Amino acid sequence: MTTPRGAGRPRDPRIEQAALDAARDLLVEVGYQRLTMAAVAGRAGTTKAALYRRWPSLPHLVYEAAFPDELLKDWHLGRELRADLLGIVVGTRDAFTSPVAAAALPGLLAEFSTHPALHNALFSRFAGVAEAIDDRFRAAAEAGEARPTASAQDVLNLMIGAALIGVLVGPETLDDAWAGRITDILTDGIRP
Amino acid sequence: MTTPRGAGRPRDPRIEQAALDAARDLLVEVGYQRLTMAAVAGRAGTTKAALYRRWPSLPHLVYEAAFPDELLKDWHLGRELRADLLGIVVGTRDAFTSPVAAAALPGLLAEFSTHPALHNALFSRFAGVAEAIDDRFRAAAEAGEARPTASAQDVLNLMIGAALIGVLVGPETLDDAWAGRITDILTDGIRP
DNA sequence: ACGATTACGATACGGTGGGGATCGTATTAG
DNA sequence: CTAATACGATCCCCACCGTATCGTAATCGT
Repeated sequence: MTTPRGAGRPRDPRIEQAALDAARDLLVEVGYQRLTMAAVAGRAGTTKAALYRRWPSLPHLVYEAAFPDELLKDWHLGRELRADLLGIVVGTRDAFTSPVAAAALPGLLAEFSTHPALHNALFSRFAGVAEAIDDRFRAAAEAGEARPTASAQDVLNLMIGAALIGVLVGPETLDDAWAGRITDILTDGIRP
Repeated sequence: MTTPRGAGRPRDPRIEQAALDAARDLLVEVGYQRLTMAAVAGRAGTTKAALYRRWPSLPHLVYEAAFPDELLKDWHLGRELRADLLGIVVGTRDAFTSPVAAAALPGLLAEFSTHPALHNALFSRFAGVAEAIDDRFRAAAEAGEARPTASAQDVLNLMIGAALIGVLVGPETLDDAWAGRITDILTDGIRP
């Protein structure tokens, strides 16, 4: 899928990187709405044809530019429930409030309706997270820190949703105090 | 603003209604992305010019079609905190999961970046709601049912965000059990 | 060394849609 | 009767997407 095959001229790897960089720059400069394939190609020093050879459409390119694989990096679950939740809240906030992600998110969400593949790509990342949190909740339930019915999916949706609304309303509201308040509500909200 | 003035041929009021109805129909049938001004005009039995006379752009028309003023209708705050929160959760869910709203929401959110007026229009509706809930929280705090720092804005953002994510992931997950679980978390989350 | 295959830049094209303009006609206030 | 505005119909301009073409360049298998 990533490597085409053995014959023919190989793709110039610098083009892929230049295109992603150009997309990130333009996202911040002009926003998602005014982002065009030709503009990305122009800034990347190549042409549309080379981009369509790599991504099926502009939203796919933007998705890869705004949400690279390393974004949801390793975070560690520990022994204190509130600290674990705070870490996830802060991580989600940081991922959503980066200039590139904040510029790309609303537009990408709109494309999800017509590009199910993108939809799945973004949400499947949180699937593993949900599983880990579910395990953590089970442990917390045994320790008497959480009710047994606590659902990682519900908590995740609340958390991601609040961060998303925050980005739409104004990213400046998503400071550390915000993360603390949200974490407080969620932590107490799943107590037995 | 709504009434033009005294001179000249008055606008045909049936056109405004027909356009909103046509936009609602087309939103459900083809989705936001494939919705065009010409298609709305065609189905409404008029032309683009008549529509641009009434709305400055397609997103404005869609916004008015998907979120009419009566949508956030009167709900009543009572004496039981959880019941009040459940009412707001259910009301928000119902507003977001209507076929028209679910089809329009993602696209509209994307336009908010470029149309601040739309942005303010939607969120200003919740401003009054936030105020009412803040009063309710203060009363709950005095009754010992809520911590004094409970913020209506935080709770609203969590709630709206969760409903929004639900619409994006799959509206079928937003059943009454979902509303109950979310309400449980929020209710316990603001307890003293 | 050589043909097959694929990528490259440059350029062009068809199709679609937004937003506005024009024109002749219709409807209202004063 | 006149000024002002709305109407349907039509036309244009412009931007963009997605694809195609063409000559050239790079890399494979043999």
